[in-house]
This record gives sequence, C-alpha cells and structure tokens, in this order.
Amino acid sequence: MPLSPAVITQATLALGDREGVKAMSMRRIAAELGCDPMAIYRHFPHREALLDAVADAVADEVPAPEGDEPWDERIRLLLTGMRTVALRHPGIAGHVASRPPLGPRGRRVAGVLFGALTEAGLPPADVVRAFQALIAYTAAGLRMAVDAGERDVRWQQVSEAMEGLPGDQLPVVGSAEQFDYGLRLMLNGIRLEGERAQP
Amino acid sequence: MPLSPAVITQATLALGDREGVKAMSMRRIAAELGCDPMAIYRHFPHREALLDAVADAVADEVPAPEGDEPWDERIRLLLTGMRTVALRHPGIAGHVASRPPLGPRGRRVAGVLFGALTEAGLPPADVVRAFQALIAYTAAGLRMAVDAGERDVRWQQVSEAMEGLPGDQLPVVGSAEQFDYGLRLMLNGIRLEGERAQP
DNA sequence: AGTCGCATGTCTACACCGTAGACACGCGAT
DNA sequence: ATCGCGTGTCTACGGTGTAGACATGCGACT
Repeated sequence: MPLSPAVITQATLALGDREGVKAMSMRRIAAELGCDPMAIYRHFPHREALLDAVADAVADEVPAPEGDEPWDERIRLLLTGMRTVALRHPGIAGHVASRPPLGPRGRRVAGVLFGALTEAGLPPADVVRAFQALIAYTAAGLRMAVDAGERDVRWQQVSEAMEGLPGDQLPVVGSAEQFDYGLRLMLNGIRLEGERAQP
Repeated sequence: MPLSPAVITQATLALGDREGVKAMSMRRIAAELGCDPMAIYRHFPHREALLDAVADAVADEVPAPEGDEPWDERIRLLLTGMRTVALRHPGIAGHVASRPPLGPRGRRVAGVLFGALTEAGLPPADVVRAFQALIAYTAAGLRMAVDAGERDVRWQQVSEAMEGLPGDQLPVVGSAEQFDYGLRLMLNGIRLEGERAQP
C-alpha cells in the first residue's frame, strides 16, 4: 500500500488509540506503517500538521443532527456527539480536545453550530461569541473527562477539602451527566439572550 | 543561593515567561539556576510535578474578591482575575490553563468559587457540577486567547467560511469581551437553576 | 571524637525525540 | 534519451527526560 496523507492519518489514529498521545511519534508511526520516518515528511510538513489531520479525522466521525429538532436540542446532540466520538478514542481524546475544529472536516461541525445559534435569535456577532463559548466548554469538558482517569484522586481531594460536601454524593468528575449540566447552563443562557434580542 | 522547591519554581516561571512553555526543559531550567539538571530531581520527583508547582504559583497570584459582592459578581471577579493573572504570564498561560487548580495554592480559588455557588442557591451536588463547568470554561477561554495569537489566521478562515457573517465585524477571538459573554451565559444559567431550586 | 546516615549536588549514560540535508529510484513528459 | 520531479531511504545533529553511580558536607548519636 503506497503512502498517502489518508493512510498515514489512519495509522496514526490507530496507534494513538492503542497507545496514547505520547506514542504518536514520527518514528513509532513510521514503524506502524512499515516505512522510514522521513517518508511521512513527503506528505506532511511537520508532526504538528499530522496531528491536526488526526484531530480532523475524528471530527469527521461526529454525526450531524437531522435538522428538524429545535435549535437547542440540535446543539445538544451535536456537542454530545462530539464528546461521544472523542471518547471513543480515549487515547487521543485529550489531543483532539486541544485543537479547535478547524480542519476541513471539522468545519462541518462548525457550520451546524452556527446555524443553530442563528436560529436561536442571536445577532451575528453574538453567534460567533456563543459558538466559541460552546466549543471551549465542550473541549474543556473532554479534557476533564480524560484527566479524571489519571487524576481522579486529586479531584477527590479538592472536593473533600470543601467542607459541607459529603464526599459520597459527589458526581463523577468529567461524567456525561456533569457535561450535560454545564451545557444546560449555557443553553439556558443563550435562550435568554436570544429572547432578549428578538422578543 | 541554595536550591529549594520555591526557588526552582520561581526560576522556571521566569524562564517560561521569557521564552515560552517549550523552554521549560530540565536542562534549560538548570542553566537558569546555574546548577546541574539532575539537582532539580532532589526537589521534584519529575518534570511534571515541577510544572504543576509552576501552575500553582501562578494560581496563587489570583486576587480573592472582597466577599461583600453578590455571588455572581464575585464569581465574575474571581474568574476574570484568574484570566488576567494567567495572561500576565503569556508564555505559559496555555500551560496553566491545562492544569486544574488543584495545588495547595489553587484550592483557595476553588474555595471562593464553592462558596459563591452555594450562595447562589444550588444544591451541593450541583455546586460541584457548576464549579467544574466554570473552571472548564475559564481554562478553555484561556487556551483560546493563547491560541489566538498563533492561529488567528485559521480562525479567520473558519469565520469567513460561514456565510452571512461579514468578516470585519467579528469579535476578536479569545478576547476579554468574548470571555465575558460566555461567562454571562453561564451565570445566567446558574441563576435560573438557583431560583428554581430555592424560589 | 569518631562514625554513621542522609540530604544534596554532580556526572555519565541511555533511549528517545523532530527533522535538516544528501542520496537513490522510477515514471511521465519533452 | 534525457530531464525533472515525486517519493522513499539513510545519516546525522542537537535536543529531550531521567536512571544510577559517585562525591561531598552536615547533624546526630555513640
């Protein structure tokens, strides 16, 4: 099989899935592909670009909502979709979360989000602001979900350090439920803004 | 001057401020301190721990709100304070943003936030959820502010790709204004939740 | 006073990293 | 037939985190 951006991206994704972000080094990727490390540079200018492509490939897996739901439900579906897809690749979810969905594939996601926010009644400038807030929140929620696995002990410590909060009724950090809660906060806030702008 | 966790942390912070995250390598830090790289390992178990300490030192600079403001204003002050402090160290703001405020110093911030959210009328479990949502959002906003400098061209592309949005009236990505907008969304959402819980 | 232990700093060495630059090959166009 | 070019290979450079052995000095205890 001849090398190409697509097969390199897929191999990198597979490797990252299996062995985590740190394993995605040019040398390990080349080993995965059975080629020389430098061969990859014929298809990507540098490692960073390849990692961008991997994130973009993951973004491509996000299912697009049907379009007949109300705007807030559409946003919910889209963002939980992003979350689900990213967590399907646990090894690199943190990596994906740290890159805005700016690749060619990722822009599809951006488009759906822009549409829904416009439909919510926000003026164009606020659409961009809300867009970024939502993406930021989703990315950060992902980071937390990933970190939770590695650093849950420390989160436990922080929570228990806050008096009056019995440790046994704490929600799981980075859980889907936790994510939904914050998302609801933001959607409620957006609804308020939209109604204010177009009563 | 003898080595100690504190002086090592300060030197690392200074180096990171001047030359960015990538400059904070054990060898460069040692050069900054005028000591052997391995000497640092007598005070920190590994590089990661040192980087945690640096983030914690920055968190310590966050001013605590007075306490007599209403809860939402207190949250706003605290989080914009976090943001301001982090951006005062542009070279490592991204680094700081990627670590939850879990160090001994950072927990002070967490305490203020917990207090304000409880005052907002949220039940304890929701306090934790809202706490995480806010921290997540703040961290993500920071990341964006930092990225904006490096990747603004690409953001421009994405925004312009969305039809109907004239590029010249776009808000600056990662700006304080942008951050405040999303924060207002979340605070509005929290107010709704609080009123629902305790009418 | 002598000796032991421990904390601290130094040195060397290992395995790894991203990638610049020179080289080899094969194919399509001139 | 030859040239150029796209692709893959090889070597090498300067960097990385850190394990492990060694030196030194100081405080405590016999």
